[in-house]
Amino acid sequence: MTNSFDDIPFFDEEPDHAPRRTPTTPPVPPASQQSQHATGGLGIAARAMAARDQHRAPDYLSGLNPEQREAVETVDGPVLVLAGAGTGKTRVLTTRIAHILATGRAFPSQILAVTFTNKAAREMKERIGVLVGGAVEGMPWLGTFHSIGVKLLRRHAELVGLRSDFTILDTDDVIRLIKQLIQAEGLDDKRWPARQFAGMIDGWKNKGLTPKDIPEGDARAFANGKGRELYAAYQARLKTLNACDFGDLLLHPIDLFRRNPDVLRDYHQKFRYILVDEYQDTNTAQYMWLRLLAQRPKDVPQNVCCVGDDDQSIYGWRGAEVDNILRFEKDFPGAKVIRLERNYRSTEHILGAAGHLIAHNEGRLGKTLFTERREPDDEKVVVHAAWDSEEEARAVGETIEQLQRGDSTGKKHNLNDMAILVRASFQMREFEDRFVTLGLNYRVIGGPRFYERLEIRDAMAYFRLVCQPADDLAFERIVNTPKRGLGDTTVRALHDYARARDIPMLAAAADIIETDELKPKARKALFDVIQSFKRWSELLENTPHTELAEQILDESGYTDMWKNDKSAEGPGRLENLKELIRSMEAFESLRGFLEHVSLVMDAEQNEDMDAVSIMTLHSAKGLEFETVFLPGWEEGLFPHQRALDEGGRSGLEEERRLAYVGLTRAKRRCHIWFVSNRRIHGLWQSTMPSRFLDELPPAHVDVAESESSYGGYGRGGYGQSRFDKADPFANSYSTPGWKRAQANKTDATRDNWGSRSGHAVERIGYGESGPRAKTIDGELIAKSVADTPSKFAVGDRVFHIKFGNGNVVSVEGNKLTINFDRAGEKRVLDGFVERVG
DNA sequence: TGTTGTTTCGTTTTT
DNA sequence: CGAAACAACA
Repeated sequence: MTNSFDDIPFFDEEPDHAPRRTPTTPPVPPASQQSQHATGGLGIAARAMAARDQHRAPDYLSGLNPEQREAVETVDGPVLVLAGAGTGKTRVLTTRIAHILATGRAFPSQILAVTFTNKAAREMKERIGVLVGGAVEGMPWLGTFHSIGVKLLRRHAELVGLRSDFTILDTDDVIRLIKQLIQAEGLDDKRWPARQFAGMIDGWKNKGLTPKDIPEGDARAFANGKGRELYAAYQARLKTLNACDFGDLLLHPIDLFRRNPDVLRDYHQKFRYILVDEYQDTNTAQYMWLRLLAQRPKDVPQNVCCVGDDDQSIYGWRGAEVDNILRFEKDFPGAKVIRLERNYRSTEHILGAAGHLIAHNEGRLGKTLFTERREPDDEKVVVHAAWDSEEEARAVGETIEQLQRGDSTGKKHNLNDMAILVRASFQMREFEDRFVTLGLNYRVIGGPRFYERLEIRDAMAYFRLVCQPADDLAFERIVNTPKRGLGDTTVRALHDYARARDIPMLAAAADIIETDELKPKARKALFDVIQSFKRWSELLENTPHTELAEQILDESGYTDMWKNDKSAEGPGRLENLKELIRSMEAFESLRGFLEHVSLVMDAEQNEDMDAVSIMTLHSAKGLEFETVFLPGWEEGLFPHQRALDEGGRSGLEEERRLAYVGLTRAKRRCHIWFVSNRRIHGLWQSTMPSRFLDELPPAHVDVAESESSYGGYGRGGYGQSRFDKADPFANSYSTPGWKRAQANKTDATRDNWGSRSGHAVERIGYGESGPRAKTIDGELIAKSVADTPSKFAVGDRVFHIKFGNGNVVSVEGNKLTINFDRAGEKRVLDGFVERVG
């Protein structure tokens, strides 16, 4: 992907009419872009059209099922493809593009195809390449919302008040910038954290709101009512910096289209076909962007195809609007809706479990996945109980080792085929610990990413400043890295001077060293920095960029800084810097590389090792594994308490969709776990099995016999579910769990389940307000006595419902340390214990 | 300026 | 409880 902006011609890539159905001279991409693929040197469209010219049905259509084929061939008019998990969504999308090209309906550059992640875009390019034989250099408008936004803005920057070489800021830059603004405003940056405000701005931008549009309440909620002013000041600052944040990459194009109907009209003509992947994840801004492009005047066809699955919408918390997909038919009257329900991934049991679970959600478009694959050894979904998370990890580790050695049929399983999907990342640690002691290979997906590392960001700041001397944020980042004696006071002086004159800081520095403003030492140091940058920017045009990059890092003393670093990280960081330089080789210029990095903040994982994957449920979306482990299915963790508190009913439904996503990742085997005790924020808490367990269909689920220490103690009449019994499904509909579910239903109609006014769900153990009954789903479970004197004293003999009998060792408010006869010393809430004897 | 103590906070994450 | 971010200090 070479996205350097200076080589993008404006509307001159192809004639602005559709290609003729029987072209005499097929368009051929420039020689430099032709692939080395065996199929030879013809362009994609040419190859695709060649395929069409043969009189049988084209190869790419064979092997599609009827629904898929319909989704591929219905190219004219608006289409919504509801593609369930594992139904061949990507295949439809890519084949559809191949079909459009093959039938000569459009040139590659006349197709707008939008994805959410770079990974998805990459995969689509590859797969289209396979279909039409060769790399897809000819599809310039296949990419993420953001990368396409950048492309639009580079072309039309001046129409939204930017220069076309604008910088894209990452979250780190944004936070530092906001912090400066908050301080400049004379506000306390402890009371008003920049991070939080950055989050608010992000939220507003997701909704397409500019400073004048934000609700009064929001504006007042931050910085003593200065929220709106601060937001406006931030935007103004971005403008003077000639910079965009991620949100702007969506908002500016919207602004551009609204204010320049002629430009919009050009794009209407240009994009003959529009495709959108993961439509359920679009936020309001993306939706507005898309509508501007897709809703055409009557005389231009609306060939828009959105693909998504409302049941897999799990990003509501970051602004995604499921409504967008639910509303498609209204937005595009006459839209054809095609359902893909034939699943090629999972066993009947897994689909049955997932389908039954998700059926508990309301407001779905409604799909039922089915499979024709049925094998005698298909395993049901298995639910396991464990005493605590340590045992959970131990048991999962054992199961993995068993599979590795060979399952009941003697088949040996690869670790690569197994994944542990957790709700929250803190759960990962226990598994990592366990796997380390077992010597089991694992890989964590989704941790801190390559380009987010300190040394990479520093290096990038150097490169940015060389390419873009006005990049003040980059300047401030590295001016004193490595240490040059240019501390706060110097930087502050530079900053003030630059702001007063409205010039970049690097220029300000050049001015200021001519004066006696600074102490000689600082002046000398600054002089050296300026000289260096001057030198580097002169080399920019004629030196190979990897060479220049190395030179910059060496001459600035940055590599030496890490060589002299005595901490354990030093060598690793140097290695990362080398890796950074290596990855630059694939690009034509430093500029091109910077553009890539600002948008594509991911790096590939090493796939060659056989290892169990550990990741969150969110990052598992789109993946599949032979065997999936789903630990932590407990109330409060999954569904997460906070989702319930803040999202109410819809929050619960999103959690349920997350469970659905988890289940549908599994191809053959799915093991769910819950524990009865979990340490949360250092405190032991008794936990209840997740309500989602009660929502699984008995017919497709087995409950594992208590395999170890679980189950010794009774559950004391509350917190029960059918999973407490050896045979929980014996009479499913009279168990406490089911009754509780019934109770919920009546609750739900009564208080609308979690409106802000308060509902029956509260967190245990955070009682700051007075003593009151803490309940989950209306059942009494504990009393918090945070600010009443504890009724326990050191030495008391007490009984805990999970840990049994013990002696109180110490008392701190409502927290007790108890030495249990069996479980040893634990910290517990006093609501869970009672005095005995 | 590097070290040490103190405070705060605790879900999910892409661009 | 434990990590991370920050403030105070030598």
